[in-house]
Amino acid sequence: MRILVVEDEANLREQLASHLRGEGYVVDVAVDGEEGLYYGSEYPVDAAVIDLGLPKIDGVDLIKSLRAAKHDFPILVLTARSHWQDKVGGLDAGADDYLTKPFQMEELVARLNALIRRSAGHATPVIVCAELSLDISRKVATLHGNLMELTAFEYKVLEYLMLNQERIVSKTELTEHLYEQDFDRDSNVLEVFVGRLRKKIAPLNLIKTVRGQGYRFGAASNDI
Amino acid sequence: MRILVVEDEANLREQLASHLRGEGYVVDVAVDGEEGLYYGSEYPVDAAVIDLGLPKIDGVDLIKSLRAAKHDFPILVLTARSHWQDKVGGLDAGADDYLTKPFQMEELVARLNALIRRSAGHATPVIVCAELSLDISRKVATLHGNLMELTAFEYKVLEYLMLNQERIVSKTELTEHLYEQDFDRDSNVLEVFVGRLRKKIAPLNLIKTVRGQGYRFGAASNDI
DNA sequence: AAGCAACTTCAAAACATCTTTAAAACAGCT
DNA sequence: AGCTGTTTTAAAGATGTTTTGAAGTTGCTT
Repeated sequence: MRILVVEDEANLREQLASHLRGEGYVVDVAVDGEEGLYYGSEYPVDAAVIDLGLPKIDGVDLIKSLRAAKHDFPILVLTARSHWQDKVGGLDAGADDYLTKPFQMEELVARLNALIRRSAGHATPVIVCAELSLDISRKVATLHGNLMELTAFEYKVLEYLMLNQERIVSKTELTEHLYEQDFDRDSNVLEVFVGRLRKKIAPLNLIKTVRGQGYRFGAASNDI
Repeated sequence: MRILVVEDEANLREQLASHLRGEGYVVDVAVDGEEGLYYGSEYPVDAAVIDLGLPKIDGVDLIKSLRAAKHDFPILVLTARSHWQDKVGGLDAGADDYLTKPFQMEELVARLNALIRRSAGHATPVIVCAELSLDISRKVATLHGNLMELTAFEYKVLEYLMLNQERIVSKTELTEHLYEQDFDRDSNVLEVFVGRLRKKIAPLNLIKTVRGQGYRFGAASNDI
């Protein structure tokens, strides 16, 4: 999953980026509102963390611009405790959740997770499809009730497919959301991972390939 | 374990901090309620000791703010004997225990210990897992009924893992709770300690490593 | 059947974790 | 304070796992 972090203070920015990367996210970092607007428009981010006190373009204006440009990824705003009233402006501008500084990283990660999940249209943290279920908050999958042994990347691919089930997801889309942007575009890693996932969830045939377009996850027997 | 001490009187504050450090705790010190709220939100503290008579933000208000911000670590309040009625306000605000000044440091340590243990979900001071048991109040571990020879740090790591058994504990979490905050983030000390612990409790395989995530203590055979 | 897209397999590269060692820091003693 | 034994830490190399690149195979589609 791809997260945009917009934070002017270098210290917190680095902390956010490194912690989120540690959690397995792909992270784009912007130091001000202008850069934030650029990245938010250019890359397919899944969620954004935006500090409200920003130079050049204010956090609230950044959010308004992003929403005006029809970017509807979830936004979590950060506010200083002394300016807690700002959160209202942020939420009014189109943010989805807020956190007052200081905060703990686990809290931020938990909220981001929930935002991403809900924006994909899932109310609960457990997605079930046939005998396979995925617990987004715990980052584990169970098959027939038994925990699956998935590597970090296998999990990420499965999560993306299940969050977007019944929809065709192209290989390009997968790479954009799961890899940093300098990824070799004609690698076949994803095919390898899809192959491994299929083997692990066999005999269930939940990952269908739509030739020339991508993959579609789901139990539906006939094509869409 | 990480303790937050909020006390305005310099003398008592220093005494508390140095005594708790001597007991092996990591200690954050705040001189008033404002600082207390900041540290309580910023750092993953395991328990707090809060004096009720504080400048800026009153002790009771500090507790209310912490609880309002969903911080649920146990809180022990200190009250002057002449104001012993204050304890009611503290407990009502969300504190878990109280001590009237003056008090014995041993008493404070014993109560803190009990609070931390109970907040981790253990009603009794002895945690048993297979042939290994840990006596939190006496700070000793026994293996097959024999006392284990653990160094101070080996004990701390084992205690943290056992208090949080069956849950994945990341190396970051361990360092945050067992070291002062300026700890070198890419040191491998914890791996060394885990290795030593494993050797000492062999052949029991109670400390499992979850690649990319951390360690999980417990007897469960299959993953959580 | 040719051409292309996707699949499979395998081994190399990258990475995380573990082990070992020795130096540094510390605690207890005189 | 200085010595001594212990504990903690840093560093480097070994091990094991995951991810990636590459080559060959399969199988759809025209």
